[in-house]
Amino acid sequence: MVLKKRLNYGFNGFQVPFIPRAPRSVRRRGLPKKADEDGDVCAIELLASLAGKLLQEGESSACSNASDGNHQSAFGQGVVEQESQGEAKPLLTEGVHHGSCAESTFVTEAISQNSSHKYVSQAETDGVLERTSVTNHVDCYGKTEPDIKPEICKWEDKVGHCSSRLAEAPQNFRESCNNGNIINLFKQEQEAGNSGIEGSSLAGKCSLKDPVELCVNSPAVINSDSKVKSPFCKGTFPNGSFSMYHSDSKLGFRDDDENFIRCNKISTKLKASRPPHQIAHRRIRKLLTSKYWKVAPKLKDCELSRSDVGAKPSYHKRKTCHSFERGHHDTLFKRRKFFNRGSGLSADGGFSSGSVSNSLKKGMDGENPSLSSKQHVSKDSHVKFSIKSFKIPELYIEVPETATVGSLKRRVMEAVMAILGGGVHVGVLFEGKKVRDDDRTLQQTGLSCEENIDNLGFTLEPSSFQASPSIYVGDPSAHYETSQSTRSPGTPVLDSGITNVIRDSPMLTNTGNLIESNHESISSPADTKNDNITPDSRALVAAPPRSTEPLAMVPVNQKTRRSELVQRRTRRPFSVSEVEALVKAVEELGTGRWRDVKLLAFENADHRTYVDLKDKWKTLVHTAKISPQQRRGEPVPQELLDRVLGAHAFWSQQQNVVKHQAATMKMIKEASSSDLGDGEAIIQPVVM
DNA sequence: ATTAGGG
DNA sequence: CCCTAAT
Repeated sequence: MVLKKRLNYGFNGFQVPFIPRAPRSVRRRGLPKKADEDGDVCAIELLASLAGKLLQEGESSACSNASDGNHQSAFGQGVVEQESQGEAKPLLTEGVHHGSCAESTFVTEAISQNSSHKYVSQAETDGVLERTSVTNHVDCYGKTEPDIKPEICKWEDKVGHCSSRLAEAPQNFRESCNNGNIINLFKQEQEAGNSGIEGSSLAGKCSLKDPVELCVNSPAVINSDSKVKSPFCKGTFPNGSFSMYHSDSKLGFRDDDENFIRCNKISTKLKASRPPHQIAHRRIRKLLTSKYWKVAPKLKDCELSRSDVGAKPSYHKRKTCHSFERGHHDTLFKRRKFFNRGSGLSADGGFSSGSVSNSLKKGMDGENPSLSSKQHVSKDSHVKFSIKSFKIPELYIEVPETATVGSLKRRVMEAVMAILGGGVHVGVLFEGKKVRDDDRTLQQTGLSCEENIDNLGFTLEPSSFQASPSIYVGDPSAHYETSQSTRSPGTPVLDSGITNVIRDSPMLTNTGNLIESNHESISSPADTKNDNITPDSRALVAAPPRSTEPLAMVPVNQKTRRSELVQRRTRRPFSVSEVEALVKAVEELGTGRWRDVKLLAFENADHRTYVDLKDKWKTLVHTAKISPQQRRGEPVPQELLDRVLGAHAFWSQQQNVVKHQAATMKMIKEASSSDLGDGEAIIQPVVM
C-alpha cells in the first residue's frame, strides 16, 4: 500500500545495484575553515592555566566560610501553577538556571506578524545557549569552569576579611551556591557590631557582589521583582507552527535556534545556507568539548560542584569533571531534566533565613516578590533585619502529566538549587523600587525608619544585570535587541553569539561596565552604573594579568555562565507530522542516507540534524516493535509505525543484499585473481 | 562531513 | 540526545 507506493523509488535501486549515496564530491560542501582556532585555543589554555592556579590559591578561603548556620530551608511551600496546555504549548524558560540564569528567560511570544512567519520562541538550549557559550566562550561547564572559578577564588582570597564578616546564608542556600559564590551574599550582624546594612555596603565596596554576579552573571531578565509582569514565557507555540511542504514533505518549521524567520527558505544548500553564526557556533561548541580542554587544570571538588550547579550537570565521562564529588551533585545531574516537556510550572520557594527572630511580616504587598522582612532600629542606631524568606526568581519547569508529586517536588528543588547554584545576588527593594546604589546608607535610602520597614524587600536575582524592570516590561523588543540580559534560551534572538557579543558589548559597557568590573571582580553592575567604583574597591582585587584579556574581553567574564549552557540540547520530541515526514523520506531514500533524508524532509528544520533523524528512526523502529502499552510520549499513529516497520524491513533487506553482493563480488574477484592469476580475463560478476 | 552504533 | 569510531 502506501509503503509499496512509496517504495517504488527504493525498488528502483533494487534493480540496479543500490547506490546508497551520491558521490562524496557531489555532497561536499566545504566550509572555509577559519584559522583562528589556534589563537583561541591558546588563549583558552592560558586562561585555564591561570584558572588552575587561582583555584588552588583561593579554594581554601572560598570553602571555609561556610558555617554553622542553623538555618533551615523550607521548600515546602512552593506554589506550583500549572499552565493550560492547549494547542499552544507553554514555552518554557530555561532561563533561570543554567545558562539560563545567564539568559533568563525572556521569551517574547512574538508570534509573528506575518502569517507565513511563525515566530516561536522557546528556550532553546542548543541555539542560544550554545551559541552563547560561543560568545563567551569558554567557560562554563565542566571544562570551561576554570574561567569562572578563578575569579571567585581570587575574589575570596582578596576580600577574605570581608567575607568573614558576612552573614551566614541558610545552609542550603550556601551549599547550593557552593562555596564562594553566594556565601557572602548578605550579612546579618549578629549583634551590635555593624548593622546589616553596613555589612551590605561593605560587601559592595569589597565587591562582594561581584563574585556572585561574576559567577552567576545571568542577565536578570527574569526579575525576581514580581511586580514586573514578565512578558516572557508562555509564548505560544502553535502545534502547527511548522508546516509541511507540498508533496516532498519538507518540514518548514522554524527552529528555535533561529532568531530570524526562515520560512520558505529558498536556498537549498544546507551548508551554503547555514548562517555564519551557526558555523561559528558549531566551531565553538566543538572547541568547548574538544581536547583542548583537557589541558585545563583539574578543578577542585568544591569548585566543580559549584559550577556545576549553575552549569549543566556534567557527565561523568567528562574527564575534567572526574573529581566532581559534591554531595548534591546528584541533584545537579538531574537538572537537565528540568526541561522536559509537559506543563509549565512556576514555583515559589522560600528559604528561612534563620536570622534574628523577630516578628515576621509579609512583604509589602502580595505581589511583591521580595521577602518578608522586619526591621527595627535599635537604640544604637543599628538596624536589624529579619528576613523571613526569599522569593526565588521565577522558575519554569516541565514535568509530564504522569509525573508524580514526588518527582515534581524534586524538580522544583532541583530548579531552585540550580538557580542558587547558578549564582544569585540580592536585590533590595524599597517602596517597590530597586535600590541600586549600594553605597547609599540606610539612612539616605530611608531604610532606617521603622515606618519604612514594610516597604522594604529583598530579592534573589539570578542575574547580574539590574536593568530597570521597566525595560523588560515596557520595551521588550528594544530590550532584547540591545540587551543580552534578556536573551534567553527561549528568546528569539538567535543570531550568532559572536554577533551578540559585538552588539552587546556597548551595552554592557554602558550599563555596568561589566567587562571591566567583571574582570576585576570588583563592582557590581549597580555600582558601576552609578560610578561607585571606588579606588579602594579596585585595590582589593588586583587585576588579573592582562594576558587573558583577549579572552576575557567579553566572553569569559560576563557571560560566563553561558558556557554552562553548553549543555544538552533541549529535548524536542518529534511531532507526528515530523514522524510522518521522516517515514516518508526514509521510505524513499532508505536508511543510511540520513543526510539526504534531512535534505529531503527536514531541510528547514535546523534543529533536526541528520543524526537526530537517524536516532529518531532508530527509536521509531523500536517503538513500532513494542506493544502500544510500552510506548511513551505522544502516540504515533499505528499506521505510521507500520510504515516504519515496512520500510525498515525493506531497507534492511536491501542492505543485506548489497552487502551480499559486495561480498560475492569480492570473493569472485579474489577467486579470479588467485585462481587465474592476474592479468587474466576478469570475470564480471553477474549480479542480480 | 557522514554514518553507524552504543550509551 | 550525546559521543565516538570509522569512513
